[in-house]
Amino acid sequence: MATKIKRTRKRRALELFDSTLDYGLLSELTGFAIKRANVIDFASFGNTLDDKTVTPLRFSMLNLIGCNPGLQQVQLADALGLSRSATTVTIDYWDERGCVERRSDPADRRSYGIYLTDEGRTRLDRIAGLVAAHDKKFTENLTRAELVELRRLLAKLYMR
Amino acid sequence: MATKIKRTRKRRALELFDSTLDYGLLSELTGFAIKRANVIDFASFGNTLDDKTVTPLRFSMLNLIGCNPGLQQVQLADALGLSRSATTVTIDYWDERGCVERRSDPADRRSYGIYLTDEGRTRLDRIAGLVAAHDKKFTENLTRAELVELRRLLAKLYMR
DNA sequence: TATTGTTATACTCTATAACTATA
DNA sequence: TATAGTTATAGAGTATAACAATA
Repeated sequence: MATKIKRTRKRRALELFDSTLDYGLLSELTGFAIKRANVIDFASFGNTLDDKTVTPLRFSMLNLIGCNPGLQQVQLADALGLSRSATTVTIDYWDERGCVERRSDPADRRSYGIYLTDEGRTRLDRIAGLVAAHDKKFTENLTRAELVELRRLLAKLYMR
Repeated sequence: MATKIKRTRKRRALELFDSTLDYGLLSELTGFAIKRANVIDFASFGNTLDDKTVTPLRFSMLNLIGCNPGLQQVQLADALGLSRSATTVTIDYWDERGCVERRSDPADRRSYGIYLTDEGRTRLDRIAGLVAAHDKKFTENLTRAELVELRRLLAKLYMR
């Protein structure tokens, strides 16, 4: 009997460009090649964690809070390139799960300092281990030297 | 007087990592570096076109239809890594604007062949020119050799 | 007046599931 | 039974605008 292959998101991502179609301009765009790498990375990110609601963005936020305790929400927004409202909902996500807390700042009562709770620290440490392993797997086809070169070239794209 | 700088999406994207914050694990992740490049690319994509509703995904779809007239929706879905439902709504977008048409396939009345209209061809040609220029600008900091190398390294990430 | 944060609202992207028509 | 396409629904990501509290 023919095996039924489930068309998961990851499978779809990997099959991109596997066909015999003409991609025209798309195949020449570096932006599209980067997007494609990003799609593959994010698709397998989900399989790394048991809780599918922990997305790359949410992880990034928790990680940043863990590394820089006490930042204001505007600072977190700037650091991740988010609007204030997007930042609010992302922090809400972790707040609702008891992983971060908003402490009022007595010196400026408009703002809060954002801190990890003990629960948040435990969660972050666990997730970070899985994410690091995921990224290692993602880049396993590249040698150490190639990886360094890739990072250098990507960095040149940001320079303005 | 101090100039008020509007915090556009593109500006936010470019400022990522400009701060003195500790990004911890994030700064070591190749996946994050790729995401960042992708964010910058997409943020400026919007500024390239006057019609902000023409997104990278929608452009990709129109381009693919233009290069491969008569494909079924399932084939377009596979080619872009989309679910059938996501494909439907993306084609709907162009259909509503008179740029593509669904022609019933007499040989298999469940499916359609998707084709560009004259209007779609005109639009595609115009947009493609802008997108090509956008990608050239995006990669302007890299030499020709560096660009080739970047594409080679990205391709290694997809290999499985 | 300007800034911090929240809420309301909206649009894009994307999926799964249920459904219709057809194979 | 399986496949092509649509529709309903939902969650994630993201923005702008309006608002309250505070500076």
